[in-house]
Amino acid sequence: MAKSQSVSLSVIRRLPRYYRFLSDLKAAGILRISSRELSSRMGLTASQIRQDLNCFGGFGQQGYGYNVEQLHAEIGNILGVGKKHKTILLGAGNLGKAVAAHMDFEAKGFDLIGVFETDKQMIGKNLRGLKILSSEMLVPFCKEHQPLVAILCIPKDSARKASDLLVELGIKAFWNFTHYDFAVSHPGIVVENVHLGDSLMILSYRVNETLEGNSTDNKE
Amino acid sequence: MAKSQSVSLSVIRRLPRYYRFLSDLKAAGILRISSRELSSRMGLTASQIRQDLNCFGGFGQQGYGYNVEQLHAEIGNILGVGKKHKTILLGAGNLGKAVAAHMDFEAKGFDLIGVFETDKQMIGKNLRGLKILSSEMLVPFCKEHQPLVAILCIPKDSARKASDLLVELGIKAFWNFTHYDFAVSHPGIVVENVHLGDSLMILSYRVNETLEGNSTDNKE
DNA sequence: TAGATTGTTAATCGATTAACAATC
DNA sequence: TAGATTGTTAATCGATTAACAATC
Repeated sequence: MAKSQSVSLSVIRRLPRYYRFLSDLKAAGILRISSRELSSRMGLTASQIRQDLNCFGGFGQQGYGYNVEQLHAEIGNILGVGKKHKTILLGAGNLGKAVAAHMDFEAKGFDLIGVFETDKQMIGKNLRGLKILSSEMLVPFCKEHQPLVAILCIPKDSARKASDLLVELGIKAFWNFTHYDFAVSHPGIVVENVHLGDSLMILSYRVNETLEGNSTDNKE
Repeated sequence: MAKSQSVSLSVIRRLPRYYRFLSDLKAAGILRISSRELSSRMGLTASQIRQDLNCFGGFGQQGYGYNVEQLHAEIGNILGVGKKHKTILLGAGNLGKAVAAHMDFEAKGFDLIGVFETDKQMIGKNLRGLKILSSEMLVPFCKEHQPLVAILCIPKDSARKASDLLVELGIKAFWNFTHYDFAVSHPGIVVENVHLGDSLMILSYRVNETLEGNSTDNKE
């Protein structure tokens, strides 16, 4: 099971996009695809696609290309879409609510089992079939259910305080929507950041660059 | 005003994080900082910080370091936080509502002037001080107000259809929360993608990798 | 002035692209 | 078999790190 060598994050970050394109191809009834054809659809080089896939094994066949359904399944497997990691959400404000209601956790390897909020107004309300719990229930809940993943949709300072506690309680991974910066503080813990504000500022820079006319192309 | 040479996207993507750290330093009353000190706080190399900043000019002073307030202002300026680009939001579902309510557009160079939704239930309701408009109003609204940026929080197929129309109407940049893939289709248009689903799948991969024990460290 | 720290050039490292032999 | 397309090695390109002279 152990991969011979750790695959670079650059490659990993492209996998979900491959997975989406293959879903679409599958839905369109396309059975096979060459790296060349896929590359032109995705705006990548065929070389890169073959390099990326060969980090995980030879899924293609010379002279034929890749079987769409099989490759889709393989990448899903690599990404762990079949897992059911117990997950809790901290914060049922605008963002927390949207994430909980919007995201297909089951299709991505997660199982949302608890939502916690400090605002008394929200406690007891229903979110995605879960009763929102008081954050006072966090410790007993984690001791009982042993969640592995925590989604942070709380203010920065709360995140700072909560993170150490959560790690003590056995949380191994964070989906972090806050501005709290884990950076160096928790080795061995996985942190995937979603910094919406940063993303918007990057857009700002790029718009301005384009408007000023000294743009080259639109890269992404 | 024109930069001598286009700055790489890798550098641009780090700027908002510098900006946040400098905000914090400023708030903490710290007046000056060396690249070495900043690097240890941010988990980068001092070399990288100096390289990054020197893409835009020499903001530091030999023997002293960087003036926190000045550098903060410079980076804010580079990112265009003082701009007020007219922006519209398509989709006032869970995600659209959360983004509209949550994001500090004014602090990031944008001015949200219109929200559009197809669901009759939502039309007329208030969101961030704006009355939600029927998507039938999109064309006349754009003709009158000439927005520059569109935020897409609508289904994939709607995004595909809307994007061409929006470009025709003069939209030059998209903040894209959908799975619609602009990739090659609209040259000269800026697209900043926020793929929450992809981010969650990357977390999935990394959790599994860590749990299987063949992890190295937590990189990010 | 001496010490500190930048700005910048050179060296290294990693990621992407190109090329081609292997093979279906 | 001949044609197509992979898997994989080699070449290129870009980004990061190291080093150090310039200078406050």
